[in-house]
Amino acid sequence: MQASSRMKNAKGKGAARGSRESLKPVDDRKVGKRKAAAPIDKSSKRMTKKERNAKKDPNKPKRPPSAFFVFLEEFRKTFKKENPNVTAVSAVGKAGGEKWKSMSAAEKAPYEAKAAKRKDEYGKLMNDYNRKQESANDDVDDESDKSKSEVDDDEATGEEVHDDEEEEDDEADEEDEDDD
DNA sequence: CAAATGATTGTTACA
DNA sequence: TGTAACAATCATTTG
Repeated sequence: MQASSRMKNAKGKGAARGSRESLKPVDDRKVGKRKAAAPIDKSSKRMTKKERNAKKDPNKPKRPPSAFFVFLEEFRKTFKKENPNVTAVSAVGKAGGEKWKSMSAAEKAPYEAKAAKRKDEYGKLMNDYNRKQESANDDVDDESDKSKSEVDDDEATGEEVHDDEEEEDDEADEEDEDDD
């Protein structure tokens, strides 16, 4: 029964997603195995994480967590706290997903707000990351006018200290329609 | 010993 | 437009 955990999940899940697949055909791709299901070409960088490992990009910013992930982070603690016996990532994932759908838009609002913020920072990181890539190009053939492309190193370079954003409970500008 | 997997949904980037 | 892949987490698993 060594393969009990993995194998059963792989199969069982396939059918579980059925509900969503109705809404969107995309869901048909079974999240369980989203790895190189149909590698168009090796040229495509989008491979599995390990494959990506070959190309270590320490500067490459990771994708910002979606609202669901933000909620999950908190949910994980709670879930584990009430279920100290359960520590499987899949357990929290399922439970979190279920609850997530159970939540109202208003409740997801704060999470989405945070996710939006993450996205904003992600954009900045990308700006910085792009610049690095340019620098990484040491064997440049012609960088003469290219240097002009460099933006003024104001604050976008890195340390941008804008701690004035104090949105915590202030995001309650959402129209409160009585949920049930 | 170390890397990978599994599961959730959302988001992102490319063809 | 659509699809494929990845984002965190961490016990369990495989090599």
